[in-house]
Amino acid sequence: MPVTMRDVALLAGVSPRTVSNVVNDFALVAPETRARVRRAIEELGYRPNPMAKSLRSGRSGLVMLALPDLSIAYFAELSSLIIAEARQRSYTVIIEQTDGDGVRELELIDRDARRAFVDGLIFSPLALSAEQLADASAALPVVLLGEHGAVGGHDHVGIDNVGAARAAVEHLIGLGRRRIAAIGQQDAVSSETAVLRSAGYRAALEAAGRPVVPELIASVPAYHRDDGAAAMARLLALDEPPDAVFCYNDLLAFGAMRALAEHRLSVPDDVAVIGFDDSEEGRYRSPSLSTIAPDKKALAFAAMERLVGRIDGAEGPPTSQAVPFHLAARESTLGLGTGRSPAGLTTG
Amino acid sequence: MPVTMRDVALLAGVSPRTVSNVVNDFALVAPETRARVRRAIEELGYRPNPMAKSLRSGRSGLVMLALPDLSIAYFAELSSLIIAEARQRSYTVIIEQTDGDGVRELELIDRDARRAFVDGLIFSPLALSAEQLADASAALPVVLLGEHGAVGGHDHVGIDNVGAARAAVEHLIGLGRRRIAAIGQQDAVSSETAVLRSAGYRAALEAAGRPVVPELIASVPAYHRDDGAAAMARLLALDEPPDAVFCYNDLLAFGAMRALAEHRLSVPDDVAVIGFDDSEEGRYRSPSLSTIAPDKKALAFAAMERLVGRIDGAEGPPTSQAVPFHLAARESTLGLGTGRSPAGLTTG
DNA sequence: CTGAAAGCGCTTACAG
DNA sequence: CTGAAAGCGCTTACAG
Repeated sequence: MPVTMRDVALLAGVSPRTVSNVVNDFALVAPETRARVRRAIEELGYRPNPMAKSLRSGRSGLVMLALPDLSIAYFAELSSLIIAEARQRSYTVIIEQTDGDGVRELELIDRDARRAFVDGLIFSPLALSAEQLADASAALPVVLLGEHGAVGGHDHVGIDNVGAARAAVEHLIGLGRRRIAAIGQQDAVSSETAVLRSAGYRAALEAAGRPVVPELIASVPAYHRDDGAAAMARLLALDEPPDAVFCYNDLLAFGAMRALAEHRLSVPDDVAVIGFDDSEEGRYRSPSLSTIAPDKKALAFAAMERLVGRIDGAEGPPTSQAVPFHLAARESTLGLGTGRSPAGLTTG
Repeated sequence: MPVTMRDVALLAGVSPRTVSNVVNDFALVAPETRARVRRAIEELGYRPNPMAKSLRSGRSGLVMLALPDLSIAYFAELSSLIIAEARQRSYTVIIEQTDGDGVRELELIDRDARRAFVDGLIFSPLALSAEQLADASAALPVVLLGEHGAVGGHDHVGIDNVGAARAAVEHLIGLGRRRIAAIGQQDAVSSETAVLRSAGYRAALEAAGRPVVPELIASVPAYHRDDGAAAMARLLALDEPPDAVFCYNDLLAFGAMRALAEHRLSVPDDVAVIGFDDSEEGRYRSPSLSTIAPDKKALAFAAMERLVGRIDGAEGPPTSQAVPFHLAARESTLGLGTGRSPAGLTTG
């Protein structure tokens, strides 16, 4: 039998009301009464039952974070920051993985989230279209992460994807690269990420008066390392292979770099590579990976800030907030021995 | 006002008892009654309140996973598998990060876990000693992950650390390496990982009749990439630098490889490198990283199996289960162009 | 096969 | 400053 508030009340000779007041640091409790209650709590080893508290208060202090796959470094790093941020605010985080499966994503947003008694949901959709997201009303506060805007009445936090992609490609153009490929287009699935980053890629080329060459845009079924490697291999088999490649995420870039190494090609001498996400892995490769670095900490902060605001009853129309990003230019575009190494060692 | 079971009962003209029976697929409910209740549920859009259910049943369906840091690939990959495994069993996972902070670890095990109304805890301690773990009785089922055995009455799942470390070093010896260094010793903090892997390192050398050279054992404050890079730099500054290095995890190895690259040294020609964990990152580097590969899926399965068993009331003394591991020999020890590439491309 | 009733362990207007 | 009482929304012996 667990010790209940009633037991404490009995021992301390007060009502449960007073025990509750002491436990929650409420109101004015007479110092002497407080001390007596404290002693009773201590003596009995009383622990409040959080479920009863949640049932009564209607708050669980839990938020759900739904994302494609935790084994992808970008999501792992983001989750780490969101959990830390949640902790600051006395929230606890449940993580669910969707594997980028649309059916699962729908289930999550309009069934599981309710079921798991969470107070709110931070959701990074992959397969769902804006329309589907708009239809899925979750009946609880939702903050969308990623490429969609504030659709379906949900708040949104992300970065300027088109602008970031454009910056990446302009970096390659600025380095004098002539045939700039892109890896990350998605044909089979609807992918907002692919659409926006391709738009940025095209915008950069067009602004520079360069042609957009369809054969240089490599499609991938997903955004994993092996997809990047396979796509790079295809690009290298072209009559005129590229001398630079913009990968829509870091994993694709790692795969591409691996494929280049297997072809005995040098990065960046033969092919410059730039990624997107700034996962820590890229900073410690040789060559280190140039990439678009979203401010993940700002992302985590903004998402929790918005979500907690809504949980606490904030009114107003859905907002879409863009956090900053910057271009991290490293060896995979600039060349070896560029500046200080990420390891903090001076380069030989 | 949320729709309650009572509302459904009223509309369907039955008692809450019957609604509960229908919702939970219980007992024998007359087909006709069932249909009527179903219709009422549909019409009102009724959703059971999980908190009330949990309060009543004493089960939340939540398990907590406490680990040092989700942004470390090994923990992210393991978490991903544990979440998937939990989902199979209709459990949901809360993740807490300890940052390897002993105080936080203690808090978690004997306070937060209770507070978060979880049914059980999977805990990967970093700073706590066996004694501290033994003292911290969590009052809820706990499965320990990692290097400690089944201490403090908790079940345990892990791999044979000494054997695995020994296998790694024997691999290097078998390749004819003469001066084999180790990176991962910990002087400042008590680290069971360091103790066990150092023991395996020594055992392998002694079994081969080799001396254990203290200056070749590099200590690190933590197990991150930069620690590995700094330690490698120190080893390279020795009068007689090593021709091989066993790193106690993959991150240290990545840092070491980065430092070697900055010193214009070749892996494995100048220095062979082997890690521990088999994170996916290592398979796509060039050279790819040789490493000890614990069977993470088996780890996730065994941990959940044990935990759910205890939650369901399994009796018996605490168990300590070792899951298999294998040595993944790749380019960082064998040399480039070894066998099939991890990217599935034939090496040129 | 189904109902009336108690109770899981809290919180919180309502009194005083 | 504190008590008596109702109630959060379920589940579950106890009856019938």
